[in-house]
Amino acid sequence: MMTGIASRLILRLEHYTPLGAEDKQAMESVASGVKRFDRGDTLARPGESIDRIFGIVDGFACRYRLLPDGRRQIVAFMLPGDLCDTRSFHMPYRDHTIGALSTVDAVVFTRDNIRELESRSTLSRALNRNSVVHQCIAREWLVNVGHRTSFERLGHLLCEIFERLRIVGLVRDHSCEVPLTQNDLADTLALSAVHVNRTMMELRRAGLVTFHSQRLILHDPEALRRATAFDPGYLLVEKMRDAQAA
Amino acid sequence: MMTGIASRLILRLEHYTPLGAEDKQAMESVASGVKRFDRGDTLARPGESIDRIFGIVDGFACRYRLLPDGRRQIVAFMLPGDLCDTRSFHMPYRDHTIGALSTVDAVVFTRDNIRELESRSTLSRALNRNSVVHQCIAREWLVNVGHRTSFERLGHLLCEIFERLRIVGLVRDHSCEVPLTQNDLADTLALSAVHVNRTMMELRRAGLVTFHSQRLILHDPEALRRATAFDPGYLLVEKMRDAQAA
DNA sequence: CGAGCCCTTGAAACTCGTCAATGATCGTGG
DNA sequence: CCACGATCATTGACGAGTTTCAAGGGCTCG
Repeated sequence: MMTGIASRLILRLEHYTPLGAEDKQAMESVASGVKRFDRGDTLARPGESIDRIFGIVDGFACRYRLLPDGRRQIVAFMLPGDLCDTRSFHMPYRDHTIGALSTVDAVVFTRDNIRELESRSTLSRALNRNSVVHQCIAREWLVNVGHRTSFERLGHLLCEIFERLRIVGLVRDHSCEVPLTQNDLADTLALSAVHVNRTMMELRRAGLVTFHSQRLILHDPEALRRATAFDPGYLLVEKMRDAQAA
Repeated sequence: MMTGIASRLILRLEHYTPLGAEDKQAMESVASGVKRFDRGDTLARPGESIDRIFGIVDGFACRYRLLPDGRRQIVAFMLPGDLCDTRSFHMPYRDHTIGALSTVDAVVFTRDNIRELESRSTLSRALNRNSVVHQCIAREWLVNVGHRTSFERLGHLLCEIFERLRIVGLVRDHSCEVPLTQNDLADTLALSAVHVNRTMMELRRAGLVTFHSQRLILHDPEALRRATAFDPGYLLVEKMRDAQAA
């Protein structure tokens, strides 16, 4: 059942629209090879032209921008099952870096690969919705960094990660593997690593979160959601099924 | 020359790819009616299904999210010449509000309108690039809010507004009309209105910016760019022309 | 002329960043 | 097998940047 290389990507796309057997077949046949990267490796550099995009099979990657003073802002996570926005091909050059935050297994799609997939109307719809979800997440992150307290900010992000992993079957017993350092979280949330640490302990003391040796446990997901104003709606997991539309 | 309703939208799209006379004709014929909104009016509400998108002919609008405590985060500006991301049609429902920040004249495009325009390959490319630019801007905003000082943050945003207005011919003599209050800027930059005020005075005292009664003047745009680390690259104004690609 | 919105300014409180130092864990090579 | 260095988590003290509260002034519009 979960055998093919692209199975996790397929699992994800199926949350957006039901896929037929031929669609899945097309995904598998296009996703022929998996590339492995180590933590710290760069998958794509700014300035490069964009001739391929990635599907994350396993591990955590991210998009980030480096500032002149050396600090970095992570602008998006790429989690298992995530597929890059296919519209990236319309960028004349890349404006950010894609880096591996852990060991990462990624499938590479060329422009032609995607064209082929998009020729199937169902897959095309799924890919478009995938792009839209990434956009919604980006908006949510701006709200998060801009207007929430550090407590809400961190909790909210952990909820999001948890939910995104849950969708692709990587959560068991309120727990999942999250290979992020507190430094990574700091660069994401625009906080200092020290403050992420303190905030993490607040979450722990509140009995909401345990995060130790890459294992994230949400002891009471519902309570954490309430405490951090997390509404999973923006991940568009459920709503999609009802929606008609082209 | 600048007579048609859609001329400003066309001007903008031409920065992404050269348009033929027929393309422009198609834009004009589709953009038949202009709707006027007053400051404070809502153009679109969260929760609504998305059956139309807007092109801004005149005035400032924005996308924003309201938080439970009543604060708002503006997540995008819609300036004269701006066209909504056409991919919005793939969202099952809207996750944010679109509001008018000044008197706004907007053209409404239906799903069919856009399909018609996208049937022309050149226009389709221009619209895709338009979407990509909005994405780049969103990333830049996250960096701005996350990792820059208030001085850089405000200056950077003013640079962006200035540049975006320049592209559509609304800048003369280092000056343009910007109908934003300091409150609007605060909600955009995730600062308090008080601090925007103080920061604005810093910019003024530095001889870089004058902003009074909706008139923005950049006395030395180049110096302001240097001071605020503004690199207009992400607006993709120049690079687009060279790029081939589908 | 008053109401309302916007800009401005000051003072006090607080969140968060920086600096610095200590442990804990882990992989590696001697 | 242990020592070492590297990376990561943790903690305390202090200071800088920002928010909040409060109040006053200018402007426009009815």
